[in-house]
Amino acid sequence: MENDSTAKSLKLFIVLSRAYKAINEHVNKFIQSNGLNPTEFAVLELLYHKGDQPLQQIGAKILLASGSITYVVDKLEQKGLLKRVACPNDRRVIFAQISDEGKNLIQGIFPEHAKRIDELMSSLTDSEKTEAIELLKKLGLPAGKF
Amino acid sequence: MENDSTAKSLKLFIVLSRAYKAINEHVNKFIQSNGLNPTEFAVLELLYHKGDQPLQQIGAKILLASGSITYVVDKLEQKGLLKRVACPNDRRVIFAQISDEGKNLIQGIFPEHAKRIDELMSSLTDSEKTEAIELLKKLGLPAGKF
DNA sequence: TATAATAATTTTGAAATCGAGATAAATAGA
DNA sequence: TCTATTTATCTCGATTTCAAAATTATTATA
Repeated sequence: MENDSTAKSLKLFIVLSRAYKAINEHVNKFIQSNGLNPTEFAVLELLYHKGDQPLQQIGAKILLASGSITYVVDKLEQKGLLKRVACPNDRRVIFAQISDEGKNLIQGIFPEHAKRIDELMSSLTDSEKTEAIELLKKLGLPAGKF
Repeated sequence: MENDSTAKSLKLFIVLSRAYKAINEHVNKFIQSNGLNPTEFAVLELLYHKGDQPLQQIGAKILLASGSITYVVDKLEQKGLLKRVACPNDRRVIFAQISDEGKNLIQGIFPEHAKRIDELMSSLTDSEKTEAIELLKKLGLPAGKF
């Protein structure tokens, strides 16, 4: 039998999972209604907001295995939403670069995406959101335990 | 350009996603080191803690499509960790019932699982966990917006 | 400069998931 | 009672993901 601290941590794990899944379910449906899957959207959004990225970095940032990056970048390239650009300094490296078409797509989707997330978060007041952000930030960087 | 409220909600969405993924990454590794994938573990744990469940209910509770339930229950049945039991009242319904072997497995894994989650949550104090639970509870039940 | 170690990407095969349709059983309504 | 609708499970094909191995390029070191 676990002690109180453990029981509380388990409870937190459960509500964290539920909250994440509840929000994500809606977010993903919206993304898919725009012809992208969540991974494709994550890649495009990263390129749109953070500029060209080596494939490797994309994998690191959105937590995707190298083989999966190849797959999703292929898909997006086939759709004309990004292109591969060779790195001039290091011939092992390939950058992904969002295309004009990709930019237009993200520009078209993102405002509504953001608005929906805001509505999905509307059960919290502004200051509760601030609290939640601070608490979740601490949880986001555990690592190095196992 | 989004307003402040939207920006804060987006920020919350990002830290929520990061926290969830950071915790889950470790939890899933531990589960997999015990020969189960996360979905299999979720099904077994549900049966262990909540008793026999119609396949339908399993799908509803762990958010899995009907075809996927058939697949994962097949896997667990093949491993001898659960069995299918016909419902006497309604011949459409099949219950999944954890086996003794399945119970032993969960009993063997769960305490360490709980302990690791507790350690992964150790960046929060006890009262911060309580706060986080209250805030995340509210986020977990949005629904009915889209 | 060779050689070995490291790094980035792609290939391959298997596993997990979904959605749509098929099947079988139960329920509601005429 | 018959028929239509709903419900539960399964089947099937396609998509997405991973992990391990292969390929190619770079860097470190002897």
